[in-house]
Amino acid sequence: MRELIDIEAAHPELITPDSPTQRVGGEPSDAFKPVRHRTKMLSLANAFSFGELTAFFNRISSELGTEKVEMVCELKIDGVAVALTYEHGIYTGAATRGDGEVGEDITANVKTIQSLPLRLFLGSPPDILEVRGEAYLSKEQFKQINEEREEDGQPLFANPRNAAAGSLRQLDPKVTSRRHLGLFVYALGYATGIEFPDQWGLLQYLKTAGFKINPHITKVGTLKEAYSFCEEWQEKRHSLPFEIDGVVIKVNSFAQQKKLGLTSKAPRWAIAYKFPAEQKTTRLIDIELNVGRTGAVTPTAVLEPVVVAGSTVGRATLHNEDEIKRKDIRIGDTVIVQKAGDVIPEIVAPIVSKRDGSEKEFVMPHECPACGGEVVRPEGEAVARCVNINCPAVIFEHIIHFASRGAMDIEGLGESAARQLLDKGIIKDVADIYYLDKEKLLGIEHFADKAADNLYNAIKRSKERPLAKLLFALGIRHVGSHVAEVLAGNFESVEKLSHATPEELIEIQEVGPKIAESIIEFFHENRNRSVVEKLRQAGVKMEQEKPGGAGLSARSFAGMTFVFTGALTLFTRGEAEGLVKSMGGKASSSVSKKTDYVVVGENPGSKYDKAKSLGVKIITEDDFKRLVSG
DNA sequence: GCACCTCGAGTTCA
DNA sequence: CTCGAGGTGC
Repeated sequence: MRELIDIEAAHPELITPDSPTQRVGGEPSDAFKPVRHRTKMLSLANAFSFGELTAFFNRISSELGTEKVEMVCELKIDGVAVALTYEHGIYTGAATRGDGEVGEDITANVKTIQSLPLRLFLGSPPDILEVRGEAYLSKEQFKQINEEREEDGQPLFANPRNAAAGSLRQLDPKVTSRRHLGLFVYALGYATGIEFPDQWGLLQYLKTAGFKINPHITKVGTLKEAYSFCEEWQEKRHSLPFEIDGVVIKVNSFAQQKKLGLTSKAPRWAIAYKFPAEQKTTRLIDIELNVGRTGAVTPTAVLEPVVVAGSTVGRATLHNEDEIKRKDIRIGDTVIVQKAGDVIPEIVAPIVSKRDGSEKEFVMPHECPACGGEVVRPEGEAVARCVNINCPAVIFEHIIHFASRGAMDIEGLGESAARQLLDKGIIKDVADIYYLDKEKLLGIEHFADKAADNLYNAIKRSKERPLAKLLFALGIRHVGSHVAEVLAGNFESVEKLSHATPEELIEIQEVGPKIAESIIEFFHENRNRSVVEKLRQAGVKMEQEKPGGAGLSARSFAGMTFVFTGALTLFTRGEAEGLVKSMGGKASSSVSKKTDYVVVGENPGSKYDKAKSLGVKIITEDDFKRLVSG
């Protein structure tokens, strides 16, 4: 490997990027760097029954105004979604799905996949082509890898998908190469200068271009045919050399797809029919209670450990008291367990016939399991909560939330550190975090010189987090990350927000009476006010600078007109237009000279061209988001 | 008033 | 991923 790179460095002209000797190599330093997808990588809505499939079909046919909807059925390979980029027909990059917007760079590892074309068989390839597909391991390879791992005493992979994911996360592409991953492509992420009539046509094009597409695809014209395909493969799945977990059904015509549109999570023109999950039975030994940061008391089932879908399950959430009643789950029951989405364990139902009478019904206690305080379940609500504002469990969870990544992002302040700081009485609330010095930090177990330094610096850095993060971190009920962003877009400081009236708050898009009340109540509470004051004293930034100069003011779009075009991914169209209105601007549907900004989403239409010809400012959705949130 | 989306909050295991 | 709940549009 070293030598290969050295040769390349010495004689770059001798090596073309698609040379067969170049499967293993690349820039290790780029590995796993974040990569922004050109268009969001969505997931799919699921159907678990014929009924749900029917509901999907009814919805699309009513929205399209016809029962005649041609659909494409494809097997749903149980692997890892990847995005592949080709520039002028040459493979230049690959990324994982990540959160859909930003994935990780796995260019070097994907390059080792033998069936990946390094150069496309196209006369005039598009300047940029991004295709999406599934990297997977055959059942055979999976077995072999696990056998080797067993011999080496390494932990086994639970299933081919985990093994495939693990293989793509290798720092050394040579390891990935030895795993012999397969690859099927099935979708277009982005392409310059080409258009297709439908999914079927796209698949044929991808095949011609040199990609592997899964051979088991079919075009159908009715719901019944689609369902037959699902049933057929549910039966035959075991005869395939790779694992599948369902069938994907897509509306074939791209014109119809466009008409149906997207939600922020998934296209509305496709659905994944999922085969029934693997189920096991085990005994429910006990029901434990957890107290969350809002005081919510959540019952969790403690199970006799059992292997389900490749991993051992020992606990499963039961959500709330009603859920337990509805399913009639009792302590001591034999229960059926499965994994929702193959990840989160779930109790499906008890096996009533196995009862011997010793089972006990669950009763939500009136006393908090953590502090003994009162547990109250308000009329009409599902969740029971500990109402003691001094409950140590609530305070602990609150601190964890405050320091978490989406909030103040204090690296090093995890469960163990928080627990010790609280137990030793060094901190009592989140504001005390900012009064810690190195000496106090050294008192924490496992915190030597360096760790204490790191944490101290992380705390210092967190004082500069944007207003939205701080508002989220405060833990105001009903104010999650999203609402916090909205609030930060409407108020320039904590101070201003704390003086807002209910009327002012309800004016804001996406803030209704409940959220307004919760905010008012939060700032009414003395203890909260003093925490905020302590944070301010410590130097935590409580306001945000307005974007200055010629740019827009984050507070006001007064007199400005916005037009949205293309599919938005960060907001729904309604939200985006609502935000503009709530900030005093106008959202219009057609572009004119008077339009101030055209915000382009995915696959922008003619409005984009018009804006260009009129010289109207064109901004991306990200730019728009920054404008809105300051 | 209802249906539909989102969001919030809690959660599992490796 | 789940459920429950808040907000919005018809």
